[in-house]
Amino acid sequence: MRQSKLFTKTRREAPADEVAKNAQLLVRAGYIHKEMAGVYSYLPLGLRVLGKIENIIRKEMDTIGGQEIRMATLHPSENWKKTGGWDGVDVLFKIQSRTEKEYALGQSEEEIVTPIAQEFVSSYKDLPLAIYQIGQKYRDELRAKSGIMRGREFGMKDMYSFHETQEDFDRFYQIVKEAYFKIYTQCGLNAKSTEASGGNFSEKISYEFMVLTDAGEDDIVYCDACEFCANTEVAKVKEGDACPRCEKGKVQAARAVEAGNVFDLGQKYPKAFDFTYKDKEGKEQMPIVGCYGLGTTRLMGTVVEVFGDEKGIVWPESIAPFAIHLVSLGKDGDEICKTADALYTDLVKSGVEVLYDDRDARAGEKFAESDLLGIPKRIVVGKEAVETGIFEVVNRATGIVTKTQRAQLLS
RNA sequence: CGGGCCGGAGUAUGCCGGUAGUACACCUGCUUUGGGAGCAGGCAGACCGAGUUCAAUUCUCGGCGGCCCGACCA
Repeated sequence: MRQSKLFTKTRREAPADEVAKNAQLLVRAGYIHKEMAGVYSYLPLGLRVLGKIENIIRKEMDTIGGQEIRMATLHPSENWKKTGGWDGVDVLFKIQSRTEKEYALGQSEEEIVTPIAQEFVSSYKDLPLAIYQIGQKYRDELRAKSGIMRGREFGMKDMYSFHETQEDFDRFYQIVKEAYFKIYTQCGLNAKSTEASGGNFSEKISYEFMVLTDAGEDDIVYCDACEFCANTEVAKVKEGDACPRCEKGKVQAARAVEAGNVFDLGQKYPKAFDFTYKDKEGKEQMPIVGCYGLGTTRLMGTVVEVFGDEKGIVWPESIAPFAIHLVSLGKDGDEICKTADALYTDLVKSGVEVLYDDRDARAGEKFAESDLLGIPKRIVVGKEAVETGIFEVVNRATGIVTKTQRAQLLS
């Protein structure tokens, strides 16, 4: 896309009402627009990143057999009253119509997905089943904070699985866990899975996926030798202790962002909706239900927090809004412009996602903006490129410049 | 929800009980063109309400909004 047509602009200064690095950089670069505390709109560049993240998640969920649907976010209050969530979930947004009919805004979708599964599942042959969606969530947080890390409206992938037995849920949980790690890895993040309390949501243990960063709001301990990792809420060891699992490693402490979670919901929801199926003996049984959350917008914020530097955002290639930032230093249709135009056309033909800075602006301004936007590779078209056919390619993360022949850029 | 700080051009800020200043952005013109250019001209602003005062953007109170700490967190 031509940057001259991109309606968003970058800002030189960080907004005064944002302290969080993710919000400062994303707002400055024009990826998001703040509507109010904890609520942001996603602009063209931001939406492209979010879409990339969603597609990575979608592919992994599809691979493990998840079936994507789109559930309503405006929920009938009756469903929430059936499960006790209407009065029991404090973050639930409740709204009222003109005729005083009550609704809830989806903060999680068990109340919706359970009746949907119930409509179609009547036999053990229909299980196991995993249903997911990617969409908006609404939570009445007492305090929204940290930019897009903790909002009142945010994007989330939520999957729900239905099983005949606890063993089958445990089996599937391991599969989801592997898929989650693949997702984080593709986004360039190192995640650990922990055991944490299930809050008031579930009596059973839950699992959290944590990405280590000082921007996080959770404290965790982990072993430097094995996979042991736990939230300090439930951990019985402290930093410096011997690892309780392998007894060889030492326990480390760190701040982390919760980048996903899993809850073993047992039969709470099937009980609330009287959801049964027939087993092999023809007996009525209730399925075991698991839910798996993964915040898409929070993941985007986490990446900005982890990789962003003093110049701006640094996207991993996998979720960058564009693969290449083509920066022309020409003006008014001169030779540099013609060279850049031709390269842009050929790159697009080759299927490369290019943001083409075709604006008539000074080099310094263009480079500063390019750094802020964080696109992984920048191709600079200046006099040298016109005269020699050799282009300067700058790696945003490392700053390393490589001189590249035109033909190689297209391969 | 408890505590703290804050609220002014599009953005970011300085000063101030009396004419609201600056930078950037934006518009016009000229110059400039490899790290957020220069000159000249122009457009554009005090969250809402009450109180104190001759006079309030400034002080006081309330509301609304924002951020931070804490609590909370499917």
